[in-house]
Amino acid sequence: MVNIRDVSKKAGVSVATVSRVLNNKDVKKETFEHVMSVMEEMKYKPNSVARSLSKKQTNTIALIFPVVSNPFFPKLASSIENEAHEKGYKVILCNTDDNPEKLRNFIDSINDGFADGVIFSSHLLDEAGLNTLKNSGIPVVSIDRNNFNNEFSSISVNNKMGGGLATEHLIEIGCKKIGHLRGPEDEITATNRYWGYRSVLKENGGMDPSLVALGYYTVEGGYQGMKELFIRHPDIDGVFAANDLTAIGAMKAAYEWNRKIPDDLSIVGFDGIDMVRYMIPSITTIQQPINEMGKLAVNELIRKIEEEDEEINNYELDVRLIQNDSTLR
Amino acid sequence: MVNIRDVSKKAGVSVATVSRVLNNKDVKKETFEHVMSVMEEMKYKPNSVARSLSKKQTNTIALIFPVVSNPFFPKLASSIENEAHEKGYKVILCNTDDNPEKLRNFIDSINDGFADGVIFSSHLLDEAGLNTLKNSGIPVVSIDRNNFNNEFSSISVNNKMGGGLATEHLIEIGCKKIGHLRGPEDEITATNRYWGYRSVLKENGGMDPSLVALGYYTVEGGYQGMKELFIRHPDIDGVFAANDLTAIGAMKAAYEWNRKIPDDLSIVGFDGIDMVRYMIPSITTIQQPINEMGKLAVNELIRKIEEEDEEINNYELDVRLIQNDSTLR
DNA sequence: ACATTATATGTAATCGGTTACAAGTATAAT
DNA sequence: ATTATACTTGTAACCGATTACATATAATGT
Repeated sequence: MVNIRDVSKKAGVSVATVSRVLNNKDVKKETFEHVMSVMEEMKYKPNSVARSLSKKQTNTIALIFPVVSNPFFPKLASSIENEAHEKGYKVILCNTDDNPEKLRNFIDSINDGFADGVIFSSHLLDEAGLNTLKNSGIPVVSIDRNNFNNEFSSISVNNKMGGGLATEHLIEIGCKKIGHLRGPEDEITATNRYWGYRSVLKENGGMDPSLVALGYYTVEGGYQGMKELFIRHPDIDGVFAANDLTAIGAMKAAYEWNRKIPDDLSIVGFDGIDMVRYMIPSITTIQQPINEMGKLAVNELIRKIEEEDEEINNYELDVRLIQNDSTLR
Repeated sequence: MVNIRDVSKKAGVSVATVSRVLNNKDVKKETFEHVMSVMEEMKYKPNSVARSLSKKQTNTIALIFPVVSNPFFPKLASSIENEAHEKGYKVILCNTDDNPEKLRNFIDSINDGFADGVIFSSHLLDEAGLNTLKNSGIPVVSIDRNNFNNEFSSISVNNKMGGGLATEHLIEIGCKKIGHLRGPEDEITATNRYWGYRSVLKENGGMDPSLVALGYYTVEGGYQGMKELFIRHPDIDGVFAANDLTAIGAMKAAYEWNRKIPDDLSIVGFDGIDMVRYMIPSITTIQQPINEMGKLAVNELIRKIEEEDEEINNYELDVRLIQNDSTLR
């Protein structure tokens, strides 16, 4: 592979000048063009590793994400990767599904200098992991997950509002007994969605803890949780599932129990993954602005990297209800 | 950040010795332990960029993938990332959905030295892109996509066999008129799946070109294609969809046309994405061994990188039929 | 014409590691 | 005791860029 010295020799200038051409610094126009043509001719590509070493910047973002279990995450990852590429950054992936040890490994190596910053979302990240990240000294943005101690910038959505929207919608279309399939108890997003549901039902005098079952943010969990709700409340006629996968599980349960959707049971999910449109009937959902979230995360991170800005910002984006057939009465 | 010289000073040895400790070369046991403890104490982490520069190895794989449109790809990406991590490699993502220019950009920068090898699957990669890859001189493995000229190692599945299995299954359960929703005409996987279908139907005397419609590997395509088939053949009672998304689209069409699945219309998909289990009824599919494919791709690539082995291997894995409710007669 | 300033380029140190080679020390062999 | 051999360690060049500083040249002012 041809390097900067080869170019400098052939062009009859110093390596510094070649470097200046590469970085658009002050060089005489003729020199610039001459060096450029030599680079062209020799098919020279500056080595990005060497560049990173001297600049102490890799233009790389590490993305710590649960990637497969829920299609929401690949979509978010994709929007992050797109925006990063747009801004000249590469993205290194660490998908953490169910593998805390792998995650620990990755986190431990994060301040090797290979990444300029981190975007993370894994709920697998425990206190120790968070501390390692914090102490690494590299900029971090958390996404889809609040951080109580305000240690990182964060991008999240108004989960409580979403839970409220979903529940209000179910009330509006005439549901009398509305259940909730909540996400994991240790996830703040799940808790907020639950609080949105809860506060709306309280206002309307219909809150009852037995109307809430765990759906664990999974299809299987939603299926099991919905069956529990059917047993506890045979007359349940609406359910707010904490995410779309859970809603799909609830649909499967409803089908087994011979409840017609939306007439016997209306369902609202959360996230806005493609799948909700493919189900029959299609599922009403609370849509998260995935693209905006990804862009915001990347730009906030890059701001921190390039401006060496320690300021912590917490963005909370709004969600909106997408009505589909599962609540069409 | 503490570097190797800081450690060498504090430990009272040369940087070479510290480096030897890092690389498990010959050092006296006591020295080894002493240096190790100093590194521990100073919380020293070797800088991976510097390391990459001198070793001329980044331990990084570039992954060129369509990542979001079809859940099959995130899953495959995930299995690749897992195996790579297992082997001490990082994965840089380039998702190409509908963005040929981005892809070109990425390809052009691939021999900057930031990646040791490439795994790619995008059908967006045109002749020019393939050439750039080929000329880059870095090891490449193609996945889920044959390469006629045998320029890269490849991992694929026996698509023709899959198409055959699907079609035979439909015949076995008693379908009399079996259609096919094929993938894009320029994709070799789609063509092979079609040939599997075609050869089985020919053997059974039931092949008729009008039984084939384009499904484009998408939900919408499957939906439109299925409607075409209903119009052309009102008595169609079985369909092999070239992938699971297409099968889902076909299901939606069947629902609109009031055909009961599986009794009026039996459906078989291809890929084995989670979604097929969530649909009601669940969809019979030809499952690809995603994990094996990912592992194989990574290991083949690493072999090429580390052994500087130019040998080209083409692996073709078997698929298997997973029977679900959409063909349960 | 000469001093001053701006512009363009080169020299060499640097980023943080690895490693070929040299040199020193300990152990075995004669 | 002396030489050969194995084992450890250090010195310094190197990977391929960037950049502070020095220097040379051109442009401007008086």
